[in-house]
Amino acid sequence: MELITEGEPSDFLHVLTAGAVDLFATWEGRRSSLATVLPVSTFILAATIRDAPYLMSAVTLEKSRIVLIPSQDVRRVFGEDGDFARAIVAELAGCYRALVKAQKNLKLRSAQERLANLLLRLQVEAGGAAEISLPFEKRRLASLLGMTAENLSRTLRALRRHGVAVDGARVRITDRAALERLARPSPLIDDPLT
Amino acid sequence: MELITEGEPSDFLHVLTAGAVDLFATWEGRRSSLATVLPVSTFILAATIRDAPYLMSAVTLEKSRIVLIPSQDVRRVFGEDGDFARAIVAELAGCYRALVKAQKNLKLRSAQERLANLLLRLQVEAGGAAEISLPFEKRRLASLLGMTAENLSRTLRALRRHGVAVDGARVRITDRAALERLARPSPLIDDPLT
DNA sequence: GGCGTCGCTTGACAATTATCAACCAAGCTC
DNA sequence: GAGCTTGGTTGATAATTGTCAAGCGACGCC
Repeated sequence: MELITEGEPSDFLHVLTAGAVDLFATWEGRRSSLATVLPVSTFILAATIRDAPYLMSAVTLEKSRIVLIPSQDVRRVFGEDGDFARAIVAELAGCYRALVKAQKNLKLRSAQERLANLLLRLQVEAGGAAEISLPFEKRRLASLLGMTAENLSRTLRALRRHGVAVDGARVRITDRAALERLARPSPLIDDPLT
Repeated sequence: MELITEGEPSDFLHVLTAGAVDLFATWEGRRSSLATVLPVSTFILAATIRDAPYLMSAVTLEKSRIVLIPSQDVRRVFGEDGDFARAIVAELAGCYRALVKAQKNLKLRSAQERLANLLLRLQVEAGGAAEISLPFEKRRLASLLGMTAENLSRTLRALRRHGVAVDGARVRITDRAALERLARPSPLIDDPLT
């Protein structure tokens, strides 16, 4: 379900309380996913604050519950309530840092390295289980990683030489050390998916 | 001159009042410029707010004047002064939006398209003059655009077929319509350089 | 069951981009 | 002026990534 479309004025701050949302952007017929929003989290906070048009579009990925707060109210309460202001600015700074990491990931690493690092992170998130399952549709995953679905498919197979066994959406990390040798994860780039 | 290095704790908010600063990141021997800071502007604001390590390094590009404000003070005054808080959050939201645009630029466009759009923007910034000069070293420009210096050099020549004449750092846009046909600029992606 | 649709994979191929080495021109230093 | 250094360009080549088309298997629907 389409929630917002890039270019529209930002009338409401959105808060996701249940479900999942894909943030994406388009240009000249191309489309790229920029982030996945999971509860509880706001989105398009920056547009709300600056009273500027949305830069991204948003669709729900599943049945979701979303709270809409009029942007004017957000800006008004920001001036009245110091704790609210602090919460807003902390959230925004966190989003900013996540984006810087994404930018570094994209500009400094190859597609294979990005994928390898994602798998390592997924494993951490899964509590270290050897077998994990990809959290979303591969097409979307590819877009988030900045590659095509075909390239993801091939790259996933190529990681077999680096301690990864793939079967559909199920992935087994058979040799974490080998994968880390390829991925070279860094806390200054790799982010919790949140 | 090296101002900050990624990974270090963020003790000071930096404010550039004169000169120019390059923000870049490194990983495994690779290096990529993420932004150029021009006066008057803050940098590493998000790290200051979250009291988290720097994600980027910063070097001066020329003789510069930089004001350092202890991060604790920034966080304290944020709670005491509503106008200050509003200014901070507006600045941060602006940086965030600039970064989203950069991300879209990188993920949705080819190197040639990114370069073409940059030239168009430079011309606007130069008040529409037919002849403009590239604002920084080509090597850094290439890095900002997410490509190698060699690729920039070749792509610049390739733009001759699209209304661009190049002579070293001087660029003449001879056919803006043709260049726009290739570049397809969009206010939802292309940003003032600030 | 038969038949679409959909997501994913694979193959063949092309475009894009990077790498490496050589070279050039300008600006310095001695 | 000779020799360095530096930033930029060019050529040859390779690696990476994308495109297009076909095929496969699972699923839902009639």
